[in-house]
Amino acid sequence: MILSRTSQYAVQALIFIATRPRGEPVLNREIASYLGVPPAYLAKIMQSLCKGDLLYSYRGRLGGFCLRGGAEKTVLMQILLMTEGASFTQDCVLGLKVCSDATACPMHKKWVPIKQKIVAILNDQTLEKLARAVQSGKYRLSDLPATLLAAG
Amino acid sequence: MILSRTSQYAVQALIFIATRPRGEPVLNREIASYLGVPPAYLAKIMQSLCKGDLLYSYRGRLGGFCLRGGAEKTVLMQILLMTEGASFTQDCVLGLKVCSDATACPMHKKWVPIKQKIVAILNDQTLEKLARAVQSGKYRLSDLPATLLAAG
DNA sequence: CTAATTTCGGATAAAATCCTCCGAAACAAC
DNA sequence: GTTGTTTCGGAGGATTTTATCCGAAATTAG
Repeated sequence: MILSRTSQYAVQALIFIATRPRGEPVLNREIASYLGVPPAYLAKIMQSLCKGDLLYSYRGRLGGFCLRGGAEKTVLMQILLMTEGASFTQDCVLGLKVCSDATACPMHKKWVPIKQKIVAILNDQTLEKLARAVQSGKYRLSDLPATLLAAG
Repeated sequence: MILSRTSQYAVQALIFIATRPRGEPVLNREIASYLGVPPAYLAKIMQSLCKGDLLYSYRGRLGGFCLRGGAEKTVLMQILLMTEGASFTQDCVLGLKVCSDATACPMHKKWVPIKQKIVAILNDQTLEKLARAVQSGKYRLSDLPATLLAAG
């Protein structure tokens, strides 16, 4: 629920890159294989993240993708606004085109605090933070068992 | 976000029926026109709600749809489990196939309380409650301006 | 320069979701 | 019975999302 596959891949990939030494380009192929996601599709998403100024890309040998300067401070919300569209977290739960405090659906009042919590958390989680959590070994980015990851 | 169109239509339709006098069948056509949703598509959704034992259906003249006995006490969660699937509210935010306290994605810990809030609210909102909110005039189910609704 | 590697960009395919159409069955009124 | 209305069920179309493919451009190494 909540996030499209595209968004999930984007966030996963960015966190993964953030776990790697800064300035060393990471191959799309490597990211895709680590995360267990379709490489050709991920490549498209990486492209859009470049256009969104979150990544640098380099072609040819020694090519790959790097976090843009300061991008470790990027917060999940920024990424999702890019991948989900600007109205993310602004849409009515029941699908009404207009649903504000003034003219609301019957769920509005109950839903607003939840939305706020979600936005708050998405604005609090930086790539840096999330990458550290993964590096600590307490949290995972991938579904693959460790044995396959080592081989991959 | 969060809810598919199908779910939104289903919830809207059920709330609408709950605002009408109990036992008087409501026409699919009437619901669709009130909500401003595609009638043929809504008809399919109504069918599945019948199979899900939330509605009775009657064919022919004087036909239409009625809430099944006790269905006013139906809570949003029940409806959404039907329309979104059983794993609704159980999926990992980042899309991992397995993400539990034991083996979690880096968002897991932050996300769990939100999930719980969502589940709590969805389990608290009955059709009866929501229908009353609409009947009070303080909340709306439809996007159409009142003038069109009167004419419709 | 040539060869190898990698992203870029556009076209296309596959799958899921959203939506429509139509004949048949059920039912009410006459 | 006949007619008109409504849901039912199956088939199919349209759109969006997800995913693949391929040639071209950029870059590095020899």
